[in-house]
Amino acid sequence: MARTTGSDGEKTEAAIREAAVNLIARFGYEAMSMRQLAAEVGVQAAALYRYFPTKEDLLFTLMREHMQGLSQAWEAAKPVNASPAQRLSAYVENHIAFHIERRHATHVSNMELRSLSPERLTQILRMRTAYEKELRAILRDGAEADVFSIDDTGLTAMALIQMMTGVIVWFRPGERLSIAEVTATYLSMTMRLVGAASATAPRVFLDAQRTL
Amino acid sequence: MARTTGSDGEKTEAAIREAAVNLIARFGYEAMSMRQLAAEVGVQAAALYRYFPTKEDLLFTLMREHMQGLSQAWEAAKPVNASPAQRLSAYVENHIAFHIERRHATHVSNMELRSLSPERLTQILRMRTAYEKELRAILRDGAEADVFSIDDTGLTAMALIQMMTGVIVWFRPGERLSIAEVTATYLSMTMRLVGAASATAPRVFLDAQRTL
DNA sequence: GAATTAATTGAACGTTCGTTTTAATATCGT
DNA sequence: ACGATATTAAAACGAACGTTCAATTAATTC
Repeated sequence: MARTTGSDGEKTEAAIREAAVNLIARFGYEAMSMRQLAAEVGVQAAALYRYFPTKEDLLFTLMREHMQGLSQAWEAAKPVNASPAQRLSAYVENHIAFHIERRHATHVSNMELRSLSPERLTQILRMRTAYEKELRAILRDGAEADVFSIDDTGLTAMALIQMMTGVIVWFRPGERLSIAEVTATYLSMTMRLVGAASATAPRVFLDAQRTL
Repeated sequence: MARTTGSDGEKTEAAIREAAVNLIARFGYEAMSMRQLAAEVGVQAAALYRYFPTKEDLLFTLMREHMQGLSQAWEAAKPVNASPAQRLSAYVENHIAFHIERRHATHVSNMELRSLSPERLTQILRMRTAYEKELRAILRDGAEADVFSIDDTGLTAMALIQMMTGVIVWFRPGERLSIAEVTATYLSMTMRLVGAASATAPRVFLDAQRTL
């Protein structure tokens, strides 16, 4: 046999990407074989090489487009002429929404970095650093304006990102909490963590109420 | 050839464990071959099978003992008859110290869970859940005693653990910050995040000072 | 409807994998 | 000194790996 009826290059490539993200997220890049991926797509292994010259090219493509998507999502959500607290809120909301929506792709981008060649690893890390730099800038602005109280900007940024990205480890859609509830809780935790005035004030206010 | 001069089973096993942790942390479990591990130890691949019947047995042993070590460290550090804030401080300090000290083993235990058989995965996850339960209990006690203000105990526990464990991703000994500095910063971030009175009070105090 | 292009198959390549087997040598108890 | 045992080497196993190639058929173009 050869070409199958109804076969379409674009559809096949999209199917390969989707299946690859799911399989790599579930089993890991090294553990996923090209034959397993082909079976998931419903195609022979050799057909994969029409779209991706090597297995690593496939991984790199998935990662690069995921990082580009994250950057673009933030550029679209990023508020202009806003206070540090508003910008931080937007960053947290965008980050959590994006990562929950693309849990599997995030898993791949975070866990399989070591399977990239040095040059490609550098390229992905550069994109990640640029994205994290945005958060550090927000924290720095807030600290300089005295609306945040932060010990160490770089360390706080890393802690926040680890905390937020961590939702993909345990969050499952349709369980106890909705995305909105999770986001709201993480937002208030973030604001308290950076010592934002809008977060500590209500707490003091509530304490005062409670002691009355 | 066969047995080499100076060969000693206990030393060889210890060398295998150490080399395995380092190689798996660096390249991943699937990517590390038994021949590569044997070369690192300075032994033939077949010799490994005297100590670990399969590759997965080796992984499982490393993980199980890491989790046991974490539980034991906490049992030793756990304060008795202490306030929720003190207990939380002890938990954070122990967690960070343990994870920085055993970065590679933590990496293995966190990243290679999917390479375990279902039964063994369950076993490791059970140990992890038991450890995390300790944190949830502290948060609950603090919330009930009104010394913490927490929206969701389970969610806050997950956020804190992700945040704290995240240090192993970027922390390198001997760089900008010492372990003590990192721990102190994470401690203050934790206290603010849970709305501990001892953390918010100084901040309000500092604000008052600054506006004078 | 013939010629060309696009898409896929099926078989095969050499390599590496985890693991097993057999044999040889060092160490230890007696 | 010697037999028992622990420890390793060396070679080999079948299976699976990523990848290549020629053949074949569907879709498109002229």
